[in-house]
Amino acid sequence: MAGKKATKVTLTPDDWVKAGFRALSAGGPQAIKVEAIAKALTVSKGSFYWHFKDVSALKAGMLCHWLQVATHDIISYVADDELEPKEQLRRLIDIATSEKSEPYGGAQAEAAIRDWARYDENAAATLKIVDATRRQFLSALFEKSGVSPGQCTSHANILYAALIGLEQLSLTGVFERKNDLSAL
Amino acid sequence: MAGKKATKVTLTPDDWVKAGFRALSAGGPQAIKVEAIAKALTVSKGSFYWHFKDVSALKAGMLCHWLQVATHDIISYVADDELEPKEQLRRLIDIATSEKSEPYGGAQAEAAIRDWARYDENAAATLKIVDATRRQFLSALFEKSGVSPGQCTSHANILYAALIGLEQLSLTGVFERKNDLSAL
DNA sequence: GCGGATCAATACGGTAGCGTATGGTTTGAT
DNA sequence: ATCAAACCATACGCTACCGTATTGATCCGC
Repeated sequence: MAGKKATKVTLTPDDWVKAGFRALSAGGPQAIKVEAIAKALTVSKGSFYWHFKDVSALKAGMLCHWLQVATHDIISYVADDELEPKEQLRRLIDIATSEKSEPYGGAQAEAAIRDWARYDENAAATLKIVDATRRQFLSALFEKSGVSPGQCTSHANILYAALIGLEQLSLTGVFERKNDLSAL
Repeated sequence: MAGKKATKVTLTPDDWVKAGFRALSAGGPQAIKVEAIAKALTVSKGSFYWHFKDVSALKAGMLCHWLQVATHDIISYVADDELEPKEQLRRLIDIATSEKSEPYGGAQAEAAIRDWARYDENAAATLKIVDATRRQFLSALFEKSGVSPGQCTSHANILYAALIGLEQLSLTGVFERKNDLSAL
């Protein structure tokens, strides 16, 4: 009868990181507030300051974690050498234009981090790495698809930009992200 | 010798709106703070509360103003009936991919408002109108360019998304926005 | 030059959020 | 059972920001 791990009794730093992402997605960077997140975890801030030195530490942890899931994890999922490059591209677009749910993922979190990066050096540095990695990956994929080397970067940039733009626009509920991107 | 209008002696609500946009561009939505803006204008907050009821009023004024410049003004500049539709498109892309400087304009402000809209109902409503207007305009331009009616919306969406994505990416200094968008 | 209206400075109370301090409760090893 | 470490609650001081209240300065009609 005992559930997998009924109502956890004690928290880990990772729990706080996840909760931090939920707050970030819902309320943006300025919603990363100790007391608010503590309340969401139904504990007090006393708990937080046991696991972290301060909010900066939590933010650093969040960025570190996101750096992983936003590059390595996603790419390793798509980069299946068994698949044709073109098929990999399609798969990537599918993922990017679908609501990749909790945690960390989702257009909400992505966009919020992009916000964050505009006013925070550390977030900016992390995002820069992520963007660069993903564009490189895209470019390589285009190259493997037979696009002439001189145009791979440009193609990758445009596609990536379009994906980001769609991500942004999808948040205001303007339209669904099922648009035909095969033109690229 | 007297300069055009040396060191203005008294402030107008519009001055506060402009200053608000500078703050918004530099520090994001959460940087719209009375005391900070007042300091930037080298006055005290006492001045602010003379011209505005509260910060909400300033924000409303900012959104109202932005609604104008972000739709009407820009479109009326591009929509020159003397020009070929394709030339209008090119002109629009030029504008969108160049640093349209102060005030209100600039990728900074645009992106900041996009942030803002994610956590504020009023900003979201304004942005929705702006996005819709611009996409309609784009779609119409495609139609006049000879694109088949069924594809105009899709084309407009993709181009608009790409422009927004480039806008976002240009902020992190990843690459310049001089990419060739003629593929669309 | 007087007096009201316009505009701004200063001082105040209130709230929210951070980080600390201190004490309480649970857990596990012996 | 006991003790120490791990974990959390509560209370506190501090700062930043909001909005108000009060007073001070400046301009203009007459």
